Amino acid sequence: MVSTRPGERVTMEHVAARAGVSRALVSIVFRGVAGASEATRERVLAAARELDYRPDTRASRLGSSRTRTLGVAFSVGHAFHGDLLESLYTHADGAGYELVLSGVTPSRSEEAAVETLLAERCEGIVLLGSSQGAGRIESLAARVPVVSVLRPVPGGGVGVVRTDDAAGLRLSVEHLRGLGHRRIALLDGGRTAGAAERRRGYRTAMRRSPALTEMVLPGGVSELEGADAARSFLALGARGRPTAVAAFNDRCAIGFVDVVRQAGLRVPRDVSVVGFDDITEAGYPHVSLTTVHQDAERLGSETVRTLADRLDRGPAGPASPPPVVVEPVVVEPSLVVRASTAPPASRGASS
Amino acid sequence: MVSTRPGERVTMEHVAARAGVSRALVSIVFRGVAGASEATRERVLAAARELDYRPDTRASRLGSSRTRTLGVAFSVGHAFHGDLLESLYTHADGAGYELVLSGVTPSRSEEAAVETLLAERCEGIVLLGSSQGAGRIESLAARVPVVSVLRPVPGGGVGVVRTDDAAGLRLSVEHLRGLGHRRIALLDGGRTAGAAERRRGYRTAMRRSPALTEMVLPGGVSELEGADAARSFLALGARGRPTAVAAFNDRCAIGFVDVVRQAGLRVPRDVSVVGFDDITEAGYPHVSLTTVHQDAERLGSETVRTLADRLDRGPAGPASPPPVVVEPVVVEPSLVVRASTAPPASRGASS
DNA sequence: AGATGTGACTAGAGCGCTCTAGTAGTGAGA
DNA sequence: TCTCACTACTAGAGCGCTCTAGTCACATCT
Repeated sequence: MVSTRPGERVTMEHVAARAGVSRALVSIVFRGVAGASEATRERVLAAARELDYRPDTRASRLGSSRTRTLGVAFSVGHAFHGDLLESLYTHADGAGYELVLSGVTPSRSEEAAVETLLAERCEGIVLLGSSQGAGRIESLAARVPVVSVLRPVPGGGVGVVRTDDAAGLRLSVEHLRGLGHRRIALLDGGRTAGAAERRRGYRTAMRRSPALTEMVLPGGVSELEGADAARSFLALGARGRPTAVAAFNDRCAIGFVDVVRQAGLRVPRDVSVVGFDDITEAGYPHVSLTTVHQDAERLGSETVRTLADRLDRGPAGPASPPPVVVEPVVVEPSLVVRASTAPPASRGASS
Repeated sequence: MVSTRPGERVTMEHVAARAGVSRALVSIVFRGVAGASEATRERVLAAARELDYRPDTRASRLGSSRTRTLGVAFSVGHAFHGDLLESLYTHADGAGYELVLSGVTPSRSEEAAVETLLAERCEGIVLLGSSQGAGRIESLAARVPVVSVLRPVPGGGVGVVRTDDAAGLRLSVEHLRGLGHRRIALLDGGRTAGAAERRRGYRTAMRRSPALTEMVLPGGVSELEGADAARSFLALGARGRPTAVAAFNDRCAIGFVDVVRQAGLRVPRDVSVVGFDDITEAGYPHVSLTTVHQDAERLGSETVRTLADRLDRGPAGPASPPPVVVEPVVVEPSLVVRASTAPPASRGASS
């Protein structure tokens, strides 16, 4: 007889005893596989409910050959990573996987985060906006399937799911050109993931039309760098300034707009600004930033699909798997037009 | 003989064989406990390194009577939760615990998040800014030690670690009164965790001095609500407006400032604004928001201390533990004075 | 010499599940 | 009546660790 004194942990054994069946049957019921009659199934679930039993995930993962978990290394407090996680949770669930999160903070490196995911024996690993060197990511990918989200890794050994950054900036530039702008500056993102691609997209779009004048303002990832860039923009003087700015991301754009407005200029009358990402804030009425929308939902679903395809296919057994080359998945961005862009004011005209 | 063909998972057994010792000894070395000579310890670690072995956390937690894990339910993408997580990671590590994260998203409820933490058999649970009813939190706390961070839960059954919200708003009001303001409005937080306390602090501080005029602007948690509040503020007309605003939080304050500036008013000349939280953005030069600093570092350390004290004390055995009543831990906030506050302009004077 | 420690190490029984192989029991087909 | 297939269920051997209860060799004290 199995006792169930309060305070003692309740296991499958207890549920089995209470329902009058074997442990194995309880396992069958909780895994939701065939092999139990409807009546028994309900009797087991009732017993479990009465005992407030829930299966121990540590034990079930240990017992089974598959852990069916995907590890995610993400930056805590990063708004867009939050959007991605939401999507990852949904689609992992749909594909029958669980997510194990590992946070990256200023004092907890991405390497450390990945280390705990490996120790949990996650079957696949998702890196959100990784800042590790390509070499490190590749050697990780040699051990376990990896998808790098937002951050391209060349070579094909690493799964990549990202937005078409270059296309995004082309959208920005074309929108501004369509409004009549000629002097369009890039508010650059420096060395951040995706920044090089966006720079390339900007250049390509600008060179398509000989009437356009290129100009790059050093920027960065946050409002802070956007604000700094605004100060150099202002220092150019009214005649030297571009009439429009295509920013590396929304936060940077928002910082830029803030400072420019504080200096007495008006957006979009005096300068048009386009962001990138479409973070929640960009849609607030008082911000109303025209921006390039990154599809977090889609990025998440493609990430899970890539990993699940690979994991569910191969037996993943001792037979050395063929050197898999994964095609990068590129998600098309779209332009969301709001109130931060307008045709350029004719020089000298006011109001 | 234990083979180590590539592709096969490497276990303690393999490391033991390679180092020429027993499994138990490898376990001793990896747990860092006494019982192995220095020479053997190094031999084992070398063998592990060569095999790229890392202990399986699922198995070690299963094998040991303690899991030494703390579960954290947090909102993904929430900046201040990010700061708290950073601190929690650091202090949990220091106390010998590991963190298991479970994200709350619009489509993944806090209840679901907690459910997975229980299934992982976390020894203690941390809720960041919980939005569950007090009843649910209490019944959870009856099962496992719980600390609710930022969100007070009366009764003493649930551990609470929070900022002294009332004191924070008193700091705001006193700072503004000291600058000479008399008409000080509260930019309210509605039903959010902590909002009621802050409202109370505001009222207390205002009533201390008969010269002060109370005024409450309905607000909320984000820039959006701050912006809305700014519009009702502007609608009051120049003579009816308060000269200063104490906001429920920084994001709300930032939205307020944005709209007020776009309407042509100047901050702090026309209206002083104080925030709450001291999020990173508040410190950016172009924002430079005077605010009440919440000590994320301290909130995190107290949370871990509360839980670790309780877990490391009791044998947690079948002997029913005494009904523990936990004193709430209240962390004092501090005022950070920046450039969004100044003495009120004398009516009618323009600078 | 014998008793007594002590440090280094091992055997082996769990931990709470999963999952393969196998045992009833039932009804249908020959 | 005897297969045969099929459903409902169980026994029991893992999964990769932890941890108690040892064993063994060697030094220390009387």
